[in-house]
Amino acid sequence: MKKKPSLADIAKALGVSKTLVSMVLNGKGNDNGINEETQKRVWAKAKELDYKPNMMARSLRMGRSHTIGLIVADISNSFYARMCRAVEDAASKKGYHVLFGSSDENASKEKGLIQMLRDRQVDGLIISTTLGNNEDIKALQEENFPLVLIDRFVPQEDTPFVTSDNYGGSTLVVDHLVQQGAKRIGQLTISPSHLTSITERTRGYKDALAKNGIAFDQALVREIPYDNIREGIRHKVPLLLNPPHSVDSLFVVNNNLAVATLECIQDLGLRIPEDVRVVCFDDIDLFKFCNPPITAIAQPIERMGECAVEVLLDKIENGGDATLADKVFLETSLIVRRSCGSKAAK
Amino acid sequence: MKKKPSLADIAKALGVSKTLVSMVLNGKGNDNGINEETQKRVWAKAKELDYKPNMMARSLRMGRSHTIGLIVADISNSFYARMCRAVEDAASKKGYHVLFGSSDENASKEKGLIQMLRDRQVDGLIISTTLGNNEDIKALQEENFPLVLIDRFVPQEDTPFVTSDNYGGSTLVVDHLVQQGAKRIGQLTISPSHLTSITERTRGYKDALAKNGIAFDQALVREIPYDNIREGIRHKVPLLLNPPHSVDSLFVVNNNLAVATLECIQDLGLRIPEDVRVVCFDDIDLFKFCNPPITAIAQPIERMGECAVEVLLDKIENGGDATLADKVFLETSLIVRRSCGSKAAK
DNA sequence: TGGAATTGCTAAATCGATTTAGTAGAATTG
DNA sequence: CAATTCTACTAAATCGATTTAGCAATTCCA
Repeated sequence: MKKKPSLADIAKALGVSKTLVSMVLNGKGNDNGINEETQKRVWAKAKELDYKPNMMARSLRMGRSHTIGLIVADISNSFYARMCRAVEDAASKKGYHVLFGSSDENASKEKGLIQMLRDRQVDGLIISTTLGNNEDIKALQEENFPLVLIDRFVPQEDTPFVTSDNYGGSTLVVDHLVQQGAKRIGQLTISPSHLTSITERTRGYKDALAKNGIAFDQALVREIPYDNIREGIRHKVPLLLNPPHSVDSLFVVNNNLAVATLECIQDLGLRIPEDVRVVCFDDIDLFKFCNPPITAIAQPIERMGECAVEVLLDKIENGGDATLADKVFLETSLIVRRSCGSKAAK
Repeated sequence: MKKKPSLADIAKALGVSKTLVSMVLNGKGNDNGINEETQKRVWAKAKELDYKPNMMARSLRMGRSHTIGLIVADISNSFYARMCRAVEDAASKKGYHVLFGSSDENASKEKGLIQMLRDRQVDGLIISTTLGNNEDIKALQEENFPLVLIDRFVPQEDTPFVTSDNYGGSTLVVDHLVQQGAKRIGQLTISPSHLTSITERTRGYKDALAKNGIAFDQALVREIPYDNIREGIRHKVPLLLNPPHSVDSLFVVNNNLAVATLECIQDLGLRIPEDVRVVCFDDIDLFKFCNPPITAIAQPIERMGECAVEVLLDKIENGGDATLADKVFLETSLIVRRSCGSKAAK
């Protein structure tokens, strides 16, 4: 593995200084009154040697890495995978790279990732945090380190964020279920449940129930642990479906939960929507081929990633003078299919 | 955003040299005969100032970044998303970070990513390449730059790779279809089709047909362009289903294609498996809830990511003395469900 | 013709670490 | 007691870029 050419190599080959070479290659040749002829020679030699600047050196000197860090809660979840892609697309359009990590909903892994990404001098961070009102987020905040939360925010802190309108989406769900004749609507939520993506969905559920004249019953809300979804569902779904609760509808707050719920309902030999209606917060391609197709809330993931990058870069590049709104809620939409009994659905 | 403490700050505060501080913090204090007492003072001060080494500086000096680059063909595809997670998991266990990018099956984007990741001094690359017998791969190879291809390899070059046994998986598919009574088996492949992940699936299909005494018919193989799957499927699936070809089974070579195919079959008002059997190469959670559940080949993605990391780190850390096998085929398995008509399936 | 301005370029400092080569002073040895 | 060895530590070079300060030679102007 031979050594890559450096500025010094070009300079030596041409008998000029590193300064000159650096200026020319950074397009500052004219500003600094470098002879056209010399500039051409520099470019030619750079091409000849296939010179590529060493980003480590550059970042070290400039104190900027043109890299942002992205910490998602679970990269193997299609929701976050799409988010990664959206963030990467948006960032690369602006000339930034993305260092990513997956916290797997684990607070200490997330802390570790924050630390590691900062060690690598990322210019800013986008995090779908699993931490609550955490000191680590607060610390970044106080240090004025560029940070944008995505998907979930920390209500206690004044931290920039970009998220779906989880509250609004949930009211759409409940309204639709009620329209389809639902009377007893259960909710399956996931822990860690202090996350706003979840609390807002629960809040929307409660408020919409009230609006529709249905009394909220805490017993109809069940929380499934993130790291043991299958078992949790297998245990708790029957509790909701059987007397005394006998729910006629299930509002499932995320896609992994939904997959397990479908499996469970199938195993119980029940039919959707005849025996129980099902809606999921999060749309997946395959929902439309399920038996029956599953009604879901679609989140504007691509827009979310894009928007988070915009807000973050605004902070990175303009510091205190950042102008973009940095608390963003994006609209969701209800995709009506047959799992709630709608006749109109395809 | 206040400046972070450097080695020099600790040294100055303690009235010792940077050298000493560096040695102590790298655990080489004893080797270099640094006084226990002094070592304690250094550690204490480092903690007090919350010192974190600057990785840029360290990498610049050491010529190693402890970061690997991962280029996947499409991060929004769950197959590659899981691969990302697997690679990140394995890498972080070994103390490496992952810089990732998505080439979106676009050769020039892939070249760009290779360039950019190298600019960032990654220690090695894992690529699910979209390039064929490409000069860029060859160049890396010749330079002896640590590189492992994943999912797809370049047969013309002697490049390390880790992939599923695509050939073997395809024979499982065809054998199963024939067992279920298939006589005319169509194949839906995807372009770019020169990739080994695809060519091997086609080769397996052909050989297995022959083994089962069925004549291969090129007209039953249709290639769908990656960037326009929906249209491609909508146009070509009817051609296979209608006379004169009238296939009774479809072997779909990847998950995105499968989703579109299901959609198309649904729109045509046909039933699976009565009107046409369907198998997909790649398993997705939701296949088991489809109507009917879809038979698929499951690939050992996690093992694949893990293995690629092992092989790559072996090369990075041991250079020419790397000992691990660096051409790896991993076994796949057929998950039998009802889309091929099996009675035994759940 | 002498001072100022312009043109074209360079030396050296800097970022923050690691690493090589070496030194002062105490302890040990012959 | 002089020579040697240890102990505990340091100065300076280095990685590869950017940036500041400034210099030499030419041209311009009065």
